[in-house]
Amino acid sequence: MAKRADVAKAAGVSESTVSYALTGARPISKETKERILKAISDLDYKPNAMAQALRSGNSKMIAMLFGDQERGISDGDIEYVMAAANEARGLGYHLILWPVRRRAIEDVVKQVESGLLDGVILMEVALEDERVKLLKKHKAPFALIGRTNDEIDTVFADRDFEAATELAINHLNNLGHKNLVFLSTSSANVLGNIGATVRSERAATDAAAAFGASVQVIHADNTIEAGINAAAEFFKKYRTCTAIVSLNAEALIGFSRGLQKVGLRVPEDVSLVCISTTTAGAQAFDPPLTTVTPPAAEIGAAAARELIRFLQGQEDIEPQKLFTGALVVRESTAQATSRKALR
Amino acid sequence: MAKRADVAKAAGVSESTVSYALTGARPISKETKERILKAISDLDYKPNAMAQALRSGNSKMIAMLFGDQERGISDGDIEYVMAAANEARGLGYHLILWPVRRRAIEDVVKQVESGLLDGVILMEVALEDERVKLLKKHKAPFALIGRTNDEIDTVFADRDFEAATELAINHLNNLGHKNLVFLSTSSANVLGNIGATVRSERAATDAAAAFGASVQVIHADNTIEAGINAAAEFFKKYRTCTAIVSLNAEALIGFSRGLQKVGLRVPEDVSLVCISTTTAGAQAFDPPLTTVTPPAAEIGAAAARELIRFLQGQEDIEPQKLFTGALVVRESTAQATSRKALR
DNA sequence: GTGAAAGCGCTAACAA
DNA sequence: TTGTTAGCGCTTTCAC
Repeated sequence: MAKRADVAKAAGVSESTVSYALTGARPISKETKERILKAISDLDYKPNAMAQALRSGNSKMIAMLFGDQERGISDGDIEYVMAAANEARGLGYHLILWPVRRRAIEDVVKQVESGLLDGVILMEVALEDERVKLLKKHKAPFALIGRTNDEIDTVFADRDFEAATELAINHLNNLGHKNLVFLSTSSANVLGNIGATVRSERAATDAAAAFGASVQVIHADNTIEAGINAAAEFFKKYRTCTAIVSLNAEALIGFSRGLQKVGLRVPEDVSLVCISTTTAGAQAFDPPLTTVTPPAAEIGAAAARELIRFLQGQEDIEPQKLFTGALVVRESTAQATSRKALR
Repeated sequence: MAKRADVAKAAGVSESTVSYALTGARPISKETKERILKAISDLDYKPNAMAQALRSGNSKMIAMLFGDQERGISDGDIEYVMAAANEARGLGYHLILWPVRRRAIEDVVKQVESGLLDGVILMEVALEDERVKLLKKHKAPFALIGRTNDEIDTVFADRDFEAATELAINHLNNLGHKNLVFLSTSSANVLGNIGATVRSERAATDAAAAFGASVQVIHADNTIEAGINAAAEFFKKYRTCTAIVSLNAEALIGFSRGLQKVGLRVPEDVSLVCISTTTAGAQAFDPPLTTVTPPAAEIGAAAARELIRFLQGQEDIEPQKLFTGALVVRESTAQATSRKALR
């Protein structure tokens, strides 16, 4: 590989002049610049990324952290990741995928200190998250997808759960549903309280109250099995409810199957809205699912962008961004009717 | 950050001795070593990754390439990626996610030449793939997930489509199905012929012939819409067929919906097997789908592992590996019956 | 068993 | 407008 010195010699200038011609950090005469550019293309010169990184102290690498054990990676995650990777590339950075158990966050701090990583993006953030505390303590730059309870001084991109939940409940309210069930994640979660669960649950209660409706909460793990059981619980305890808002997609698949078992039809007897599934998942649902789909790509991109801006010391960063996502009405919601009358 | 020189001073040895103590590349007396290790831990010393990369010429980074336009990223992809990332981490390497259009493969070659990347992993490989040719030409180390027609000298991990398809067809044969339809990807694909399509289609024909069964091929894009149309085509042209083997998951969802429209039930009237869907997708299907699920994690891990071994110049690499995946019988397949008799 | 020193390729402070 | 040079932190050859 040709290097700076080769280019300099070929162009008849000094090494530093080549550098300056490349960065534009100081004025270079037109002719000199042209000679340099010609030499570069003649020699097919490519700057050495590692030398630049060593010299500048910036690797231009950021890592996206994934718990590889506690919870499986879900379908929707790829959207966050790809969007972040894309955004990073566009800004001249590289996104490394880092599978790391929660306990092993020290490894990552170490890589930041060793100069391999300029910063990290964290997902699945708990309201009280040890990892965030450790990163702060070690002054490792980071951005969150999600947020902790303590939002001060933190760069994050998250969902506006209040707004998303309200969109769903407003839609149901317009269809005349007054007795709702919110299908939430099991709170006895290994991860501690993930913001999504806590915030959306609270938002559901608030939004319903605002519309003069009632909400019952059912907790279930995000599995088909748990969803089926949740439907049984629903049938036993909350028969008068006519609509479900679900935080989770897998559980809702089970729930729908459970409803079928007890002879309830969607949407004739029960309306279903999901606030966290991919568009593909919604379309594959039977019947196609009314959703407020998380704008995963926007969130992933924002996290990467704001982290990188922060790393570059830019002034105009918007460190804390919330995204709602749009209501898409498909076939799982319908006008509320009296179930008794129908059967 | 403490550096080598600081450690050396604290331990009262030379810088090189610290290096050798760390690598074990030459004998160090026990006492010296202990002093060095103590100094390292006292100073909380972390070797600088970029300096090591510059000096050694290896960045320990590999990139996984993703087309960001032509085809959406599908649910299953995350499994390949995570497995590769995990494997790479375990071997001391880092996996960068690289969204890149097919035409922009030069960018990647450039990054290899600039020392940023030690090698790359390619997905969605076409039988005649320009990218592979370019990488070979520039001597950029790579591994494929999938394979080209020309398998010589290439490191790849791929599916054994012949074996997978045979598992599916054998299962149907055991259930008495003799007239089959193979639901394949549309051959008029922008990407050129992806190996999966060509190989599995051919394998289906061969396997059926071996069992004395017949196979009709229907081509459809991997979308719900296309699947619905495919079901209409099926109903019109291939009514006597009693079982479907599908290459794609999304299309099969549509197909199943299309069957419902014309009054055909799964599995009573038609049996369904899919050879490429995730376990989650299979379980979410209604009825739960009999599958030969691709061992995505094994394939992703193998690609990363063999690439890294190749980079390390190891002798015992297994450059070409095929994985079948296991047949999992769920509820979408049943004994063949005469449909006429049932209706 | 240990040390000195050159140099990987680049950048930026200093000098002209 | 351009050149000289020190040095980022590490590895490894050569020397003792």
